[in-house]
Amino acid sequence: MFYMKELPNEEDFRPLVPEYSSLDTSSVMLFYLFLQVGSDMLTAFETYLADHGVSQGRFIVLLLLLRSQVRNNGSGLSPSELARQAGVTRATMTGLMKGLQRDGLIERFRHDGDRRKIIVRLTSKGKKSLNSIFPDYYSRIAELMNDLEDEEREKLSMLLHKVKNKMYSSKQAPAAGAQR
Amino acid sequence: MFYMKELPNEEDFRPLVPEYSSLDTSSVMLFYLFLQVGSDMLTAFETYLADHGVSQGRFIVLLLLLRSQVRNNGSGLSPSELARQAGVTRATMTGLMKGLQRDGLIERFRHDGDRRKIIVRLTSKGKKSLNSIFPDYYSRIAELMNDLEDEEREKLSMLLHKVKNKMYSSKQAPAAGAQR
DNA sequence: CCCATATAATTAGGCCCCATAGCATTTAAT
DNA sequence: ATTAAATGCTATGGGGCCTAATTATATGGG
Repeated sequence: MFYMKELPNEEDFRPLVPEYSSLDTSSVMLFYLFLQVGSDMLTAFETYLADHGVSQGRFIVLLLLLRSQVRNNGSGLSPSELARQAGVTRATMTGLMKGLQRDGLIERFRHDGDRRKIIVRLTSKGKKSLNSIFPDYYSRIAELMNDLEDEEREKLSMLLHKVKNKMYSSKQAPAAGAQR
Repeated sequence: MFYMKELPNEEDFRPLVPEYSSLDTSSVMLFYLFLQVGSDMLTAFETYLADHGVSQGRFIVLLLLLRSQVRNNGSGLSPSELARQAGVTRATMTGLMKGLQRDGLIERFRHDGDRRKIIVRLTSKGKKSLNSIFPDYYSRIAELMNDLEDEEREKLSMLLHKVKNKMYSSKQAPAAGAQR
């Protein structure tokens, strides 16, 4: 998380400006605001998910499995593939799956063709879990964005993409999370 | 973090739309995009900070101490106050300070008036550490926002505030991180 | 003046997420 | 056949957080 409840204001930066030539106050304030809103959003949804017995990490895995099911008619995914799509290492994925399997939300099967592989699938309990989460989850998200007009949503999306592209192309500040 | 390398597209949601009346595809896609960009930004800066020997959490503490120094002429802050400003529990703050003190970046003194209290201050090593981080840190942030015109920055800031306000006022999805 | 209550800081114990390194198994490539 | 690559797993460790309990210290009402 980011956390810093009171964001710094322009005055806080003023004494630093003469000292650091690279300091662009408006950039930094925007950056902090961005991170704060993102963190708070994430924390809020993490709290919500925790009430339903899943962590963010686990929720992502469930989402990925559901998506694969919808896309490929329930063929399931391998742990490697899940790790790749989630942007974590295979070892981390093993840990996540361990918990999910213990709680009965996923199942693991041997792959027929390639015996190194495992096939992971949602159990019916896993699907039920998602089903119990979704309605309220989606409704909260819709509520959150409710004050934005269609035009504003497009603008926001465009601006986010602009920052995103900058991040991925920059050699200065490579996004580690995006390059794994 | 958020991670989900490939964001879902409109097609992924299509089969869910008839099932969940609360699902507003454009909201959810915007939400995910937001979290993805925020997470990647955070991860990138976390990586950068780690190269300088501090974690996000520690960096925030150092920033708060520096700010207090600039604002109040070096009077320092108590752990409670730091915890409040950082949005974590006092116990968590104790842990953060433990590491920071071990590495010589902060000092702890007894408060004269109230002997329950501790006063935390940056050491000169702590200041030096920040000084070594800042130039490149600020320059990366400036670089990141470089593609945004002044007008776009204002727009983005406005939109972020809009979402932020919605979050804090909503009873549906309270931002736990913002209410500690 | 004393006690109940509140506040401050810390410790202990625990969970989750995540990473690296190393290993066994299996498959693929030359 | 031998080497290289991929897959999944375990072990180990760190960071960040939390709750609950503990120890000081302060404060206000009776």
